[in-house]
Amino acid sequence: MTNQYLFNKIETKWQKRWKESKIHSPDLTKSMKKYYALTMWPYPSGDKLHIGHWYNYGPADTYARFMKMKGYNVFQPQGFDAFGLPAENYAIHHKVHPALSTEKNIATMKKQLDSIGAMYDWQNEIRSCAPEYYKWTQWLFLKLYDMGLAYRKTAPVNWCPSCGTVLANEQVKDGVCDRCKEQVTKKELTQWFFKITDYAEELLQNLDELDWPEKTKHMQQNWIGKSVGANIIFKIKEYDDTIEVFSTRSDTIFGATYLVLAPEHPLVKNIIPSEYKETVDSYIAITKEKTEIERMSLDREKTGVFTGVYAINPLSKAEIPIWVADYVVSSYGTGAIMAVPSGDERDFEFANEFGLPIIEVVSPDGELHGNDQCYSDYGISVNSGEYSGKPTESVQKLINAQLDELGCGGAKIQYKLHDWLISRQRYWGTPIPIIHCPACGIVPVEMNELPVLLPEDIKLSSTYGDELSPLAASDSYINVKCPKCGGDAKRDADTMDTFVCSSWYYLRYPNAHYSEGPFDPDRLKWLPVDCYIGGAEHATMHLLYARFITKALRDGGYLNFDEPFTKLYHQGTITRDGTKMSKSRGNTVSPDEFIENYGSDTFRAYLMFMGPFDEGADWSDQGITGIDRFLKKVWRFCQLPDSHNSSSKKDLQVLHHTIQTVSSDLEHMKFNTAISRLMEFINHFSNYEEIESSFKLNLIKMIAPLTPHIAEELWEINGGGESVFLEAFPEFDAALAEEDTIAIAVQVNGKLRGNIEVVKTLEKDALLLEARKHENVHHYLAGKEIIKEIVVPQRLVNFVVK
RNA sequence: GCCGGGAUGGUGGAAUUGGUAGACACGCUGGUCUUAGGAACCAGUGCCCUUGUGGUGUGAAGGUUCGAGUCCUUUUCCCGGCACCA
Repeated sequence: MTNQYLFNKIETKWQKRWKESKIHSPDLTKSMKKYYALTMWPYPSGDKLHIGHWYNYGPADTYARFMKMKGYNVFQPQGFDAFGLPAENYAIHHKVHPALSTEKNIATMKKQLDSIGAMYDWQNEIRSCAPEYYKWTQWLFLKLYDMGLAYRKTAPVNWCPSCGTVLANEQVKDGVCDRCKEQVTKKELTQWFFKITDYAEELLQNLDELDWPEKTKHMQQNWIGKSVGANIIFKIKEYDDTIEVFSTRSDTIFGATYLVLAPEHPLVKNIIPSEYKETVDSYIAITKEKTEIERMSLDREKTGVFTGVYAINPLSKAEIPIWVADYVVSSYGTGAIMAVPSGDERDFEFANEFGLPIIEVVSPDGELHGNDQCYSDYGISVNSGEYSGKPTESVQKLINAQLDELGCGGAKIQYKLHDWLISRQRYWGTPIPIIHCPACGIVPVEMNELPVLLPEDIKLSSTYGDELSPLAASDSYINVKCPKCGGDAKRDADTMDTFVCSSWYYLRYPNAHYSEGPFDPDRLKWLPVDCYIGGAEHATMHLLYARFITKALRDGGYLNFDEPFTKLYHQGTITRDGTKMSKSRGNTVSPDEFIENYGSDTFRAYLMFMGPFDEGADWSDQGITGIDRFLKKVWRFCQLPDSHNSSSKKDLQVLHHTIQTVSSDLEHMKFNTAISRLMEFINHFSNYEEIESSFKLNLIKMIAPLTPHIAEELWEINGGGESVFLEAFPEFDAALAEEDTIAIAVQVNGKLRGNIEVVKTLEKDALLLEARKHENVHHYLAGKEIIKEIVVPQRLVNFVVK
């Protein structure tokens, strides 16, 4: 054999050819049989491509290439989520301007992305930090502002001291910053929000129709957190103020024996009588010092103090004490509850702790059971005035109606979802296109003035750590004339959360350099994205934001579809020794070393072979030799001299069966088993010295999506055309794929006692006869009475004997 | 605490959805070729034993069935998400 598999030479050769021939740039003016395959864009923070990138992009490309060979017009773009904190921190650390370090990092990353051998259409590359892109992110902001979906409010927000910026709810996990793991504190700030809550119901409803992992849908469902109940307004005795609470169990209102306000509730400041002030203030001071973690820990005892004030139950007119306790959180509902100790475990515990009254209002059977236990299910109302004796579900409806009539509340739906806080007190992001004028207030920048460019004269890191944004320090940037009155005004000093950049980027790819608008209306026929692949960690962030922005733009008249990503897939995680790879653990695996030794085809195929794509697998250094051997066998097989004898029936059967299983596996992204099937194929022919040419060509087409470089080279060597990716994926012939004879298992009492080889068409009776003839089976049947004979066509025979 | 997902050889993982458990690989053992091999090829490899087409075996214990990795009940552990959500 003269011809050796020199992966290095082959891979550079084909990467160059693909680039030159622009084979990966489809004609986007035509959308017949379009297939928009997208992966989540990478974040050029300064690291090399790590194994996680490869595990996302390699298999995703295999799928895209498979779809192309299935006859689709595939568009697979790539770009860079280049704005953001890590990029800015990287720049500060290396003492360069983020624009420069980002550009350098992107250049490195692009080279590495090329080594994957993916069919990226670099003609339509996007960088979120490019003015030609962020101009339209600003456009998006202004459109949302026009639609009343972007607004400013003062609220206690999450502040990360280490990042020096506020964070959205979604970016705080267990009380710490999702990025840097620093404790997040609360700050009262005036910030921009996007009104995602307007879409809570639709975001929830549409989940049903999406071809997404159930897990992800569940997470979004929980995050949106819909609960159906009622709001109830309590008057405060001797005050004009009222307290509004939300309850899912308004039917238990007669059992409300006290109200609880969260320590952060605004009324706490106003209504406390002087003799109670000291106690309440010191309690609030203590709770403030507790961290989120401490407040969330479950086993801790309930604490609280009485305010000295009473509220009046709108239905029973009972006077009930108002307490302050930190088991009520300010961020949900109204930050206040009516406590019904007989029907809620938490209230029950609190009432017992502080000797508050308990009134039984729900009974499972209509009888009274006393107050020494809590019953939280539905049942029959008791001790509830005119409602007593009725089923609680109907009581709830009646009470909601009555509350409404009395002007004291009524039926209400409450969501956990909060509006999206998008202001960031950092430099490296899209400037918010708003001017604050002392005379005119908030004035949006005119559309034709966009983009509002990021200033370059910035002293980075100088102002970080307090709430003043770096942009505020740039005089040339911050000081402007008001577009309305011409007077002195200031620009908004904040930039937008990077998730705003990624909430719409998929709309721009089909015409990435379009200058007339954010997206070419004509190219929208490429939308929505047919298949989106990326990490599951974005379930309640990016993936929720993108859905919201799509719906908002639809309502603005810019889009005619409801959902951005028709089908979603998450790659799993590659672990090392059972744990996540991380630099701090020192258990990372660098792809480069393996690509150098084995080539990128081998590397990406190995990643796919390790385990199911959505589950990931544990990395092993030596496992890759299996793929290495396989590709060498493929290479050798494709160098075999052509045979001119017609192939055996068995060979044809193996070929067609392989086509059948590999097609179906690739279709379902079961890359690991697809590779196994191809290994079986190659093993079948391991000792052949010549082979009919069509076998080679079919094999090459089948491995092409998985290992594109070697496939192209072998295709060329075997006299194929310009590129194997212009070919169709092989079709199988069902008749040829089946074997004539099959092995039937013969069991006696469910235990395997033999195998028989029979023709497929054999009738049941003949089959039983054959089975009985089997020597070992015969032995087990001897002297026994056959009670039952079970025949599973083409599988097994089971004799039940006594 | 609640909601998801999972547990199969020494290792990664297969299993037509109730029908021969362990495909395909890695590793290991033995062999062939070789000056050599971290190359290639061949054979073997769940466990146990009395080596028989013997017993046993899919986290554990029960159950349904002719037949269970797959269905049901109980239970242990692991991973992900949410968490005093009223």
